[in-house]
Order: sequence, then C-alpha cells, then structure tokens
Amino acid sequence: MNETAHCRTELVAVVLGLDTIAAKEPQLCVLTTGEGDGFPSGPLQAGQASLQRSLRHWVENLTGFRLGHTEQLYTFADAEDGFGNRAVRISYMALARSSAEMASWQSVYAYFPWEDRRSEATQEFLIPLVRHMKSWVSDNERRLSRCSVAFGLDGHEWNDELVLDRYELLWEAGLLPEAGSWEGSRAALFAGSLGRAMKHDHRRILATALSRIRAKIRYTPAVFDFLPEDFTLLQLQQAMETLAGRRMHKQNFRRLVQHQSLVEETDLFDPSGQGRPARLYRFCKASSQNCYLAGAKLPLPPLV
Amino acid sequence: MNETAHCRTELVAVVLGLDTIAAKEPQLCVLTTGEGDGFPSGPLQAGQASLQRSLRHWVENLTGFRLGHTEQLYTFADAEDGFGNRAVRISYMALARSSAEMASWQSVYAYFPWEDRRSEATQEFLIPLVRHMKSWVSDNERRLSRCSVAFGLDGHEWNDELVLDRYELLWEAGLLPEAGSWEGSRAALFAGSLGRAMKHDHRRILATALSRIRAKIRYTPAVFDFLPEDFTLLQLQQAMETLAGRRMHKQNFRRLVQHQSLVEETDLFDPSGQGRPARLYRFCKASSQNCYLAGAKLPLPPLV
DNA sequence: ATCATTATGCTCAATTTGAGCATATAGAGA
DNA sequence: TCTCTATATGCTCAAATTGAGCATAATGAT
Repeated sequence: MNETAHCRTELVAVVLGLDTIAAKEPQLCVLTTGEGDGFPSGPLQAGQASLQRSLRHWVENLTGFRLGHTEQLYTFADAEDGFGNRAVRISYMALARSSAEMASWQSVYAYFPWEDRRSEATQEFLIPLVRHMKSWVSDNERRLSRCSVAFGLDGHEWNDELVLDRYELLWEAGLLPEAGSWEGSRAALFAGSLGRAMKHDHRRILATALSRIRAKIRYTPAVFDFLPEDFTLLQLQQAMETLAGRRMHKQNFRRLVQHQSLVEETDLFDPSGQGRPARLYRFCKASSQNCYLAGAKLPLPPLV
Repeated sequence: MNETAHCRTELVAVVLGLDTIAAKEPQLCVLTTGEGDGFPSGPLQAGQASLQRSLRHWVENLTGFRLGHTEQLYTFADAEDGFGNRAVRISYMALARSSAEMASWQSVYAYFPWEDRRSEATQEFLIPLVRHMKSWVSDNERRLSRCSVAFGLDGHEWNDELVLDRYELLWEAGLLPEAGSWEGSRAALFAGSLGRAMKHDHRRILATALSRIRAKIRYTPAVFDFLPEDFTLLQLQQAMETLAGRRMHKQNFRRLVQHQSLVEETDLFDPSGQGRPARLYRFCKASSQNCYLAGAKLPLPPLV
C-alpha cells in the first residue's frame, strides 16, 4: 500500500467510421496504423485540460481527421517491468463521419470475421469453428456454458454484444496468434476465419469497442453520428446492419424508425438508385432519447 | 507529444450492496470512508498482476469485506500540478452480498434524493426543483433540451439510467456544493433535496456507478449478485426496485421472471412474513443470458 | 411496352405488456 | 373458533408491439 508505482500513461484511440464510398453497401471501418496491426496511440500530454480533449487534439493532429462523439472504453495496465514501472493505457472510441479519406482504413470484420453474420457464408465457416470450440471445452463445465451463451448454442440466441466474450474464448482456445498458448497447427484448420491479428492487446480493445458500439446503437441515436445530414432509410438500415453484423427486416425497420419519430421527412429524394428513388430523411433531435433501434431482426438459423 | 507526464495512479472503489437487515425494505448502500464523503481509494500498488486484482486485494484488506462482481467504471485525470505531474484515478464498481457489517454504510439515495422515485414524496420536492432548473436554462436551447430529456419533461419519459446527466445539470446550475460556481443561497431553497456532497469528484463517480448498475440489471442477471442463495420473488422485486429507484407491478414482475425461467422453485418457504408464506426461489444459471428484467414498470405521473 | 429493381403502404396473426380481479394461505385478535 | 388483515399467487383481458409477408408505386434498362 505504501509503494506507489510510477506510471507511463498512454492514450489509445479506436476511430470508427462507415465506408460508404468504396463498396455498394457501407462497411464498418477503423483507423489503424502501420500494417493495420495497431491503433493510433501516444503518451498523455502535459498541459491538456482533460483526457478527452488531449485525445482529440493529438488524433486530429496526427490524422487530420475530425472526430465526432468520443467515449472512454477501458483502462489497461501492463505488469510492472521490474523497476516498479507500469504502463497504463486508456483507450477511447471515437465515431467519425464517412469521407473520401477512408480508403486507407481497415474493415473491422477483417479482424473478427465471425462477427459479421450478414451473409450466409459466415454461417458456413462458423459452424465447424464452433463445433471445434465445443469439443475443446467439453471437459470444462464453466467454459461449456460460456461457449453456449457466447456462440448461441443449445437454445441460446446469438447476442451481438458478446463480442468480447467470443474473442476471449477463441483466445483461451489458443486459436489466436496473440495468445501465448497459440497452437498454429490447430488454428490452421480455420485459416481465414480467425481474422487478422494486432499488436499488444489492440485487437482486444477493438473487441471492446465493437461491443460498446453495438450496445450503444440499440438505445441511443448513435448511428446518426456515422451518417450524413440527409440519408435514405435504406442507408440508415444498412448502417445499423453493418454495425450489428446482422440483417434486418426492411418494412419493419422503417415502421420502427418512423413510429418513434426519430427522423423527419425532407422533400428531397436520392436519384442514384436503380429503382424508385428513395426519400431523404433527417435525424430529428427533438425526440432523440428513448430511442429503440434494435427490433426488426431477421431470425438467424441456429448454429449447431 | 514529446513531453510525457508523470502520473500518480490511484484506484477508487465504489462498493455497492443491499442493506436488507436494518430496514423492512432493502436499501441500496455504498461503502464510504470518513464522514461518508469519500470512497476507499489508494495508489496502484507495484507487484500486482492486474488492476482488478490489485483493487480487490486492498479493498478486502482495508475493509475485511469480500467483493463480488467487479467492473471498471471510468478513468479520470486531474489537471497537472505545474510540475508536469497529473493524477490519474481509475474507478471501479464492486457488488457485495448484504451482511450484518453494513450498518456503517451509507444510503446511495442520501447523495441523490431525486433518483429515488419509489415514494410519492420524491415527486413533491422534485417538481419545484425541476421547475427551477427549467427556468434557469430557458435561455439556452441546448441545455433546455438536455433538461427535458434528463428530467422527463415535455413528453419524454423519465429514464432511470440518466443519473449522470441529471447530476451534471444540477452541477452546471450551481446547485451543488462541489461545483465551483455553487450558489449557496439559491441552493438553500431546495435544502434537503439536493443530497449530501462528497469530496473531490467522488459524488460524480457514484453517479456513474448508479447509471452503470441500473443499465446492467436490465439485461444481465446482476441483481442476483446482491441476493442470498435463496430468495422470495418479493425480495427480488424489491432489490430491482431499490436499484432502479421505481416501483414495479407485482404480478407482472413475477410473470416476467418466471416466463424466462431465470429462477427455479425450491420446496422451501419464507415463514417470516405476516401473510401467506412466500416460496423461495433460486437463480437459475443455465438460462442466465438474454435476461430481461426491465419491464413491469408502474407508470409515473409526469413531473410538470 | 415490358421487365427488373427498389421504395413504400398495408394486413394479419402471434406475442408481449399493462392493468386489475379473484383466490389461497398465513397470523392476529375478538 | 371465527373474522379480519396481510401477503402470495393464479388468471383474464384489452392494448400495444413484433414478425412476416403481400400489394402497389415509381424509376431505369431492354
């Protein structure tokens, strides 16, 4: 209790955005450094008023990118280095409006392919992976239960928000290169479906961010931070879908959104589509709270 | 970016529990130090494996209390002191089972009287307070909207989880002693309804904890961490009520709980009551995820 | 003109929620 | 013992929400 450790304090930024430009359907992207194996991070600067401000300041300087809503994620500490020194890392998540600059960003689901359940294809590689996980934990009651819950087995539903739990189970199974116990040969069986690794615990931080944003879009109007001022209901729905990693029922989604008067009509239309032009809507801040955007899911077939 | 600040890193623990012993109805309590104006806190120790473990270790040593589920809340940083030194405070919330040791604990709602809407009495002092808040912000569009949302005015519903927002609005209005802009004379108008102050930003941390636990009990089985192994459905309901700060409809609450098979019957009964003895139930871990305990609310009359 | 494609309006059954009535089982007091 | 009060528990019913799908509208492409 008497020995105060000296700490190096570092800020880490997970900047999320929707890439609406390159692909036809918007994709969830994250700003990375190096070979896409880390996030912008740097020491806590002296002379800044608040942590949040400090973070915004150097991320905007570093990347030239203007950040939207910013939120603290989690604080980690390394073990001490033998001289009583520890490193403390405070991680933040920031949302950014999409822009042309995003070409160099990385797709979030490149790191967590199993989290993107929008296409049927995911099902296919997920099934053997989950089967393997189950057999691996079959001797451990506690782990078996965690596995069932996290991967939606045995009558449980797949829960979007359990990103961190799923990541940790894969880690514990030694299937991820970052894990000390990595079993490369076993992992090779699932080549391509285990995603890209990152340095330090950055992939874990990304998992935390994905959990957080998925929880946040359900009960707050956070999606609108990703969208332009005017948008079609399809754009809104696809933004929700790429964030949640699952498909939604189109007509019901509209009903849900309109019924809460979350958005208001403009008298503009989007002429770029092939079919009937879609009306443009605008976020209606007046009724922003008590927003519920989770419903209108399309049921997923059970995994096993 | 080049100047690394030296940081003192401190851990702060908000330990919550239900006091089922003193009062007839369980009350939400928190472990405090001194005159009830602070939380146990201490420097991050060298030689501990993880932050979480470090926290548990010294809280259990300090208080002799065994902690249940522990969760990181938020990390704050003081402004630097002029020598390039900053203090970083990492706050944690921990849940504890009730015990006889809790006599010395403080009621959470002593710090936030406006958050306890279980009794009609709260309505009475809340109405003039909110009216005052509204007139205070009437010249500021942004604040007026925040106020409406936070205090459930103008058609908005009261949202349990906006504890931090409400605290910050009261702070900004200069009604709280901790605020630099405190206007004691104006605050005196609402004597007794503005709650007890705490040192540093500890009351703000408590607000964060209350927000967090209220969010958590809705979608996770966190309530059960407060309850004994066997409990009656009334105990469960009252635990939810004191945490959420609002009443629930009894029959519907039972239906909600039983329908999800969150609990399983025992063949024991609680004989201590006056009327028909209540059956004792037990938490059913098997179906723990996808738990939804938020429904069955009794509607509150609008504030203004 | 016809077709493919997307947007949008509408229906209908199943489920969930909000509210309240009715009955069951205990202790306390006449 | 009988009655009253207090609590637990079972059940009903209407309103609201949700899940799913059909039908129509408005555009570009062939």
